Amino acid sequence: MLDNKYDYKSKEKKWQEFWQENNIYKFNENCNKPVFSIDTPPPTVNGKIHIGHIFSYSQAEFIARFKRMTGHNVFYPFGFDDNGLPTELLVEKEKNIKAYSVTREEFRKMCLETVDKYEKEFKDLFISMGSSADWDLMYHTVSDSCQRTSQLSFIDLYKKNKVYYANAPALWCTKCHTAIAQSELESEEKASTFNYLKFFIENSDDYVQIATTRPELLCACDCIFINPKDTKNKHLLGKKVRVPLYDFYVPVLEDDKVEMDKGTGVVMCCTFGDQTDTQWFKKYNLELKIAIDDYGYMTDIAGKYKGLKTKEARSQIIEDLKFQNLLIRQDNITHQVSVHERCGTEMEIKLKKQWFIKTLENKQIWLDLGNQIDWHPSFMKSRYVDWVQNLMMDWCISRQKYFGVPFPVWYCKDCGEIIVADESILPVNPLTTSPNHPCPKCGGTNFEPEKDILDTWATSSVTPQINTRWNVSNDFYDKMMPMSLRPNAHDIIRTWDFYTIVKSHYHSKLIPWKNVMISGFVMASPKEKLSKRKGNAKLDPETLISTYSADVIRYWAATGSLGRDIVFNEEKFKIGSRLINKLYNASKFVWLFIQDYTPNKNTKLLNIDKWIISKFSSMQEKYIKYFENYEVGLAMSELESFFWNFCDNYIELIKMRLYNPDLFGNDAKQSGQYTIFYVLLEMLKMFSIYFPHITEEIYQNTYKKILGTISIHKSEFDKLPILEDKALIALGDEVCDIVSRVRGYKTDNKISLKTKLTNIVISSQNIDFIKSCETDIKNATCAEKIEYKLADSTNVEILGIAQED
RNA sequence: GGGAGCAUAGCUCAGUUGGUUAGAGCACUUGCCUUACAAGCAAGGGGUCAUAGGUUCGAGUCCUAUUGUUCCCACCA
Repeated sequence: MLDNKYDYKSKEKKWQEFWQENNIYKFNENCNKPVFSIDTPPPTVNGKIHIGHIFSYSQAEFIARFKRMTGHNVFYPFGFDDNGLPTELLVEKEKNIKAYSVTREEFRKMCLETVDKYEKEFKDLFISMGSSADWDLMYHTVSDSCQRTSQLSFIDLYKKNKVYYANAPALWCTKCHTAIAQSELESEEKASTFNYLKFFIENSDDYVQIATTRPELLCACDCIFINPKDTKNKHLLGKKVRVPLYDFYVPVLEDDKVEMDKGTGVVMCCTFGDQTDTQWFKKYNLELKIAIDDYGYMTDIAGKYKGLKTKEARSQIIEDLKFQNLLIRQDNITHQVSVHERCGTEMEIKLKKQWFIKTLENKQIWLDLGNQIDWHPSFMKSRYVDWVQNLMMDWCISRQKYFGVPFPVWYCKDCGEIIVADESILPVNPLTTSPNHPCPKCGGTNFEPEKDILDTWATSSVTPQINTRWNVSNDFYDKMMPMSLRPNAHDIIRTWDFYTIVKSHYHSKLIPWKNVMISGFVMASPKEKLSKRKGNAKLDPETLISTYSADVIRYWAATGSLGRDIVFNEEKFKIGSRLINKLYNASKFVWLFIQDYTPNKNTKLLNIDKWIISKFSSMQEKYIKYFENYEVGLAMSELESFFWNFCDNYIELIKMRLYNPDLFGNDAKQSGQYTIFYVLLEMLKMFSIYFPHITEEIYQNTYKKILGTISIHKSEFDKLPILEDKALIALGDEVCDIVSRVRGYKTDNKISLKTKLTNIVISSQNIDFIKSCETDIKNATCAEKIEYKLADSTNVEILGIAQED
């Protein structure tokens, strides 16, 4: 029997342990049910799990449970992304050190300790949320097996000529001192000044005005450009101009990339101020002049400004320009600046040897592959399409960092040949291991190891390959690819989704998954993201779980529409708590009447019982349809409103029949018993997706002894015998309307609902059906006598009220 | 500058391919301890569906424009 009150604090933990011990969610490799596989996002180990993670992961978890309940063999692994820059930054902060201040090995040890600690916390948290992931399938990206897969992926691309090593302009973060990829940039609005400078024309007292926000790059100026259509400045072509302060001369060239209405219509080209500069650098074979070093300080060519930070140099240069009367005017502006997403530092461009994966040459393929995947919601595909269309650079995967997957690469010291490791020795760290053969080109045996590590996305982009055992068990890989579903939030479409599509195509010419499910963000207020920096992320999951229970948090995670951001609102937790409480009480009530009941499928049903079953079937159909479109929230609200109707109308109508079979007959009782038995059972299964704990508690103490299945989470949805019947639904709804009118009469007249009515008259078009429910109507309204009138519209007249005692 | 989402009751949101009088929950008002549940039940008030046109017998729903708002991308001369 069920306890009088549900104590979530003890019960949730109890059932979590029960599921683990009994392998309730374990993937069964030898099962002929259709497989549904989920490429779960491995959370980045860079801090605590916040409520936004819980929101997003819960939505995917609902899908896993739904698929199990609808006959699928669910493959639901979980992983952690614990290598690369984000983890390094966490460790540096937590240990209060800099990675370069200790040896690589020491640092690596600290990283491993830290990620171990965090991963344990992460896993416990997801378990305490009732996650149904199969923890036997857990992976973490810094493990040997993941490193092997990641290095194999690199080698496969190398052999297929999809990755190249080149001295090419790459985005550079001076704070993290590493190359980064385009996808790691963020825009930030910054205040700046537009400085109008005098560039004197050679052998002339005349000058040309050039506006720039970055005067500190004057020393790296190669030339100035005008637009070929610019008649006003045409006369400058072929001449040279003097760079202010530095007094060297640069040529005037023309290029149609110059926008005549921007600034003065004349632009200086430096190596490198922006992306356009890199294009001109290549196109006109300009000289490389490096003004800023790897750490963001001015170099030798900056002359007296050498050693200053770029911003300090800028303000001093502006002062000097003013002093020398070379500054015409300054306009204050705000503009969007690209910064590194991890640290907010303004991006620079550096020319260095780096490894790149080819993405630009296959834009059309990426778009075609995007079209082969179903995006939920569909409009989120446009984020992917926009990203692919706007790609400017190949994917730079070299990181000048310490903790991550090493490149399986050496360079021959004698001839410079690139040596890629044999697959047999993977995973390999080239810093500690040498190639197992001499240089194939010159036979040399002296090697320079590649010190850089791979971009963390280079590894996380092979999670489908990790999950489906690519090059470990190729049978399994062939069977499981493409995976069924990739769930993630919209911020990583351009990274995780895009890169994974690129890799799967290059490796196997496959899309990685058939569906992508995109969840929204949790906002602190309509305009404010939850963020640790702003201190509004104090709603930590552990506190919420102990205050409200995991089931209630899951309820909250199910509110809202797929893909849309939601504003954190504690009201939802209260509503969820009420719903769960009601579900428990309703189950207790139902089981007052079915504990000694043996289900009999041949029970003859009364009309009102048929009505609620039909209404149930109609709701179930919508619920399933919503789930098939990944609309977990809309599915729940269908179920939720049906459930309240079931409690407040149906149970109220029939409860007297159940209490008093001596008055209303055993058949009437059995019809009710049959109905509540099956409708509650199916509702519990449907609720179990959102509330795995309380539904298990109810199931274990009630249905289990009859049905036998070890856990409610091992059951599947069943259809009830009466499918949706719109006419029947309308008739039953009319009965509810009649009862509601009588209740309204009592409320208006301020009398108790249990006050007896001596006589009421019901007008309706459907007298026959209503008469067939007379017993239930009398019980719900406390009417002693009912008269009927055939009429076009429904109405109830109250003719007599019994005197109260 | 390009793209996407959103705009429905005080608040949070439903509203399927156009089809009677636009729904729910919260909040609010009133009443009720009813043999599951007062963490409950019942009833009620509250909306020119952002604005302006258009298509249609009929528009919250479709089309066009506008406004507001959020997000993504580009813009760093």
